Amino acid sequence: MAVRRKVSNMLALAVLAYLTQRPMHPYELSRTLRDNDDARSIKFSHGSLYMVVGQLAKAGLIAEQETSREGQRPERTVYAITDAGRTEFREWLTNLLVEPDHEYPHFVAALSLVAALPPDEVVRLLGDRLVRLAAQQAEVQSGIDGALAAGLHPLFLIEEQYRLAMLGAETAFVTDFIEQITNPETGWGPSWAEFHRQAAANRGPS
Amino acid sequence: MAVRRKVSNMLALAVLAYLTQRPMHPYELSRTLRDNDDARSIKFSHGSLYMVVGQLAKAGLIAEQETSREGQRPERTVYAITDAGRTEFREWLTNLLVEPDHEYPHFVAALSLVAALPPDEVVRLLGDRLVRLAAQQAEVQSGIDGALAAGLHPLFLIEEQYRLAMLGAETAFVTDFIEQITNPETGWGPSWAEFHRQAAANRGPS
DNA sequence: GGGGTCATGTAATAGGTTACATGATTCT
DNA sequence: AGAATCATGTAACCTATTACATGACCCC
Repeated sequence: MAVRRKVSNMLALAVLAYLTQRPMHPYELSRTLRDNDDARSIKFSHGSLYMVVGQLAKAGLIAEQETSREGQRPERTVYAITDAGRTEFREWLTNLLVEPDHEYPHFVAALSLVAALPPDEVVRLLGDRLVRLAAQQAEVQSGIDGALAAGLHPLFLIEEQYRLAMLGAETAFVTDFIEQITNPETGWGPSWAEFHRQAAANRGPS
Repeated sequence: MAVRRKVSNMLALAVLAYLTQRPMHPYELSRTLRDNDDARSIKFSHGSLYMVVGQLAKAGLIAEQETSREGQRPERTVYAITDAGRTEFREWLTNLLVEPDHEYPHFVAALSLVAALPPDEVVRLLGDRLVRLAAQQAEVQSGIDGALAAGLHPLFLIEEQYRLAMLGAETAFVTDFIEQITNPETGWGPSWAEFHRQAAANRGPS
């Protein structure tokens, strides 16, 4: 069921979305993306945009419409979405909304190897993380508040709400994890520390 | 503060972790990774492992220790972690635990463009997502239960607990979002649908 | 003794990021 | 008039995924 798309970069999805509204040239896309702060949700750089536009054109999802020249500026190539592109866009977006896909956040990787550090240090580090999580939440929240105050419809901030929800959940998880380690009755701290000493000993004394 | 690492692929972190225990050759690493089900947390394929090992070696974080031959099998190159590697490993893992980094999940990208679909369809799709989220939660939970029953210490399942927490939070978020759209008093449905018709009209009738 | 899968890699290709280039405006 | 920034892209370089190779063991 996990369809293999000709162009899989999320930036391509955004490009299709904007070209659905009207034809644009790459720089205009770049500008629009920046203005809408899309970089918060979709990783992109100036360079990757041209790459993606090239890929989309090759795949027939967008087509070169005209090259115009304005003043002494370099030529600009305007692209329009094709019917195939429209179809691909709807199907792709639909699919992303329906299917939760397995991803690989850095924190998950770190957690899977966390036993390599001694428990007291981990507790300290996680405490530090809690502080930063709180800071991020505050920042996202204030971004939301600002945009709402400026009159933006909350629908266009839904991805920030999602972020906020995830930050909250992670905060709860980390708090919980710390408790698991440090609980005086049932905490993993002691056995973990023991296991850790063993491993260090196996590697030979430093 | 976001340090630029010589090798940034998470797979390299896992390699360093395992080589901290003892020297191994690439295939053995590959096998160990598979046995520990690390692929659930760290994306990797046979090919990328060799690449990463090459990068680590070039960066001086691991070093070729010997090449041995056993029976008629091809030669195997055994790698050992270096002091620089040990330092890098601790520092890197530490940093990952402390700093929540801004990532780009696919669902966030989809949410940021969701206004391009009509609200009733979005409600349908999100309902579908809820079903799949529940299925994934059940699957993760049963994996955890199985491993615990087999005697694994819960510390080594912490990343699965995290996943579970995130799936739960996403479920809550999606449920909430559906409610935001469909609430008969305050729902965004009508205004969204209206806005959507406008946009479609602007593109000209199909 | 022939067909899978294990073991062990290398090479070709595609995908993405960074650096480079260059004329046009705009600001001081 | 020189400095900064906008506008517009190309090219070089890394990274990562896929495909290709090939001998050994294991099962029927």
